[in-house]
Amino acid sequence: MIRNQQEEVQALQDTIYVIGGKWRLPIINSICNGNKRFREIERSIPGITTRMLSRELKDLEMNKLITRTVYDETPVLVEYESTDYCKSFGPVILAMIAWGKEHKKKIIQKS
Amino acid sequence: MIRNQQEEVQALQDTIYVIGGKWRLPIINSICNGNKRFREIERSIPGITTRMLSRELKDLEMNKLITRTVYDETPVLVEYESTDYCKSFGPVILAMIAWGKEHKKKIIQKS
DNA sequence: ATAGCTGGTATACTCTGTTATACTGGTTAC
DNA sequence: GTAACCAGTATAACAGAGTATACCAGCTAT
Repeated sequence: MIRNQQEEVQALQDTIYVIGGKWRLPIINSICNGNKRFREIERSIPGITTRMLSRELKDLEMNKLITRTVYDETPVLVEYESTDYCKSFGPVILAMIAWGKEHKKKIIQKS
Repeated sequence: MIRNQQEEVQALQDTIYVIGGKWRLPIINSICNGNKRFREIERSIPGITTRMLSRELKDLEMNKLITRTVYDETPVLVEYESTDYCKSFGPVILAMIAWGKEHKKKIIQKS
């Protein structure tokens, strides 16, 4: 029981460490939803700046959560895609989207 | 489809706004697990400082996610408890714990 | 030609979450 | 009496996440 709890706090903190911050999950979600192009992802996430997107994409690529492919066509074409590992965040993202929707319902009810 | 996606990004960002940061979810988790006392909660979360715990507890109380009850015994006794609203984070927390455990498995396999 | 798209980078700055350390006042235990 | 527990607060400082704004080269459509 006690041992179990310690293990779970650890797991929780590990997860927060990986997907922490304001933008990681929205970016992962966007790419998992099929957005591949830089500007496409940018437009799909309200409020994000090119700088933050650029930085986070690099980070996610380094951590093997997404792949970046440059097609040497003209004009040059860059595509981001999620790896299988990245897709393992699916349940987390879905749970958070579900919570956010319920939350909004409650806010609306009150007003 | 497109409308749906916009709604979901919004919901996701709303959720991140509420439970964002390094400590909120671990604290909520700890209290939901039955930890009631300040030092008890503190000890249950590796790395947290009294200052951060104090601040986050105040914040969570203001947002009606937890209740703070002072029992005027001697010595004074303070108990934190989660509200029903707080418990609605259950699925999110469970999903994140599950991810963290899987993640650790993979790390161990590789080494 | 000029406005707009693509995929970004550069610079500078803010802000606040987070850490570190110390301290308080009361109670209990040895 | 002194050490340790409780429930925190005070002060200072830092690091880096995040913002704002401008800019670049290359291409396209009008």
